[in-house]
Amino acid sequence: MDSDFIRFQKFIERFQILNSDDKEFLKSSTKTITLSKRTHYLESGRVCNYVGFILDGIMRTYSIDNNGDEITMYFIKENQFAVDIESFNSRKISDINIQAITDCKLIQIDFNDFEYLKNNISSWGQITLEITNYALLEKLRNRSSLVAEDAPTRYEKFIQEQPEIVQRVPLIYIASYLGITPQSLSRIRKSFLKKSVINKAP
Amino acid sequence: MDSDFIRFQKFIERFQILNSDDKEFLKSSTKTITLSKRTHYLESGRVCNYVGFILDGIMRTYSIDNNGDEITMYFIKENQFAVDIESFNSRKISDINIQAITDCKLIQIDFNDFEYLKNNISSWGQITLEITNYALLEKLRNRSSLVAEDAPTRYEKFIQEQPEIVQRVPLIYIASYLGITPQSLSRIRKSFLKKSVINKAP
DNA sequence: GATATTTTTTACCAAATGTTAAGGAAGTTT
DNA sequence: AAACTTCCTTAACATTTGGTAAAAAATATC
Repeated sequence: MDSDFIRFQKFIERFQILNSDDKEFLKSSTKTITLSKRTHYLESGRVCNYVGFILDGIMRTYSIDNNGDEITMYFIKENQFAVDIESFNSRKISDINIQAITDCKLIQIDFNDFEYLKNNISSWGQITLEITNYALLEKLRNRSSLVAEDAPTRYEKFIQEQPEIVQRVPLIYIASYLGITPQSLSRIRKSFLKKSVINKAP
Repeated sequence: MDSDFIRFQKFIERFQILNSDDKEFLKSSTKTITLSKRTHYLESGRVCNYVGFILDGIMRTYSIDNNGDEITMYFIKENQFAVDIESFNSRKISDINIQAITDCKLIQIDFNDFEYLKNNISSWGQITLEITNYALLEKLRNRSSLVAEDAPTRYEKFIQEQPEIVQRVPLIYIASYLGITPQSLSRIRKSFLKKSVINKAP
């Protein structure tokens, strides 16, 4: 659909204005795809060949630790990118997984088209660098503040910083992001509930 | 000293070649400074007005949590940058602190000179973006892998990923980075010692 | 609508980590 | 050299979190 591309274009233009030829060209290089809940967009062990711009839905990136447990690294949602930048740029196999948590709609550019864009849109390199930067800063900001707190504080901060995610994502993934078991998170939520009941009492 | 600048220049040229005018210009915009152990390079509540390139020494960035405790976000060492990018770019006050852990020597550019460089070296924007990107990816990679593990595993991974830091930084800062108390870290180190003794027995 | 599947909650016990307190080693300053 | 910081370790006890198991609740699938 045309409006899909327009949303993507608007995002891009926050960083740099493209001329109409560039826009046409960019448009012809993208396609819209859908992913249903719980399916994978990227699996570790493969090279990341696509950049996906999320139009609708929430995804997560996760890796597998030495015990075989999944570790959710971060959540991505509308107007963010689904890609393993390091694998995409270096052409090496990825060690992360990207999975749709809800049904998702993405705009996608594959690696070859992306190279073509680099060579044919003079500001493309600059645009993508700025976008990458922006995304990395966002992720780092969210992450660093979490490590050293205890679990209830991590959860509280997460609610403040990413309230939308809490509403839209199953708790098991949030627990995995916070580095605790779903059982622990359930316990923490229960104790929060009690507190808020006490606070709201007359 | 001249060799100070040359080390900085070599780092820069990994990203983009500068012509000799640009180099001269860059050189005239930098100065070398020293910081003694435990002094602050940036304090929260102030705008970050400098970019420092570390020639010698190790620094850390930390923030203060709601309990008033320090949380070490990451360590930076030789060939890395001491700067709060967000504050430097946006000119807003910073909420992080940057502190020398060992005695440090830095090459420094102030904000005005940096703007001047942007306007007078055509590739400067590109260079700084690439450097920022590189640094952010490194930090994010180190961080995400730590959150969900238990403390002994976090310490083990830290030793593998940043062995130099372990040698050169007091344990209290490492504990703060790993999100545990110095007492816990001491306990963990002790149990590691026992293990390695057992493993090395005939 | 009945049946799977996924997600959330509860409970009990074990293990890990924090808290508090204190002492000693190593390095700095006076 | 003495006094002062800073850093590291140890210990006892309290608290938090994990592991295991199971059931209830919510969703998805047929």
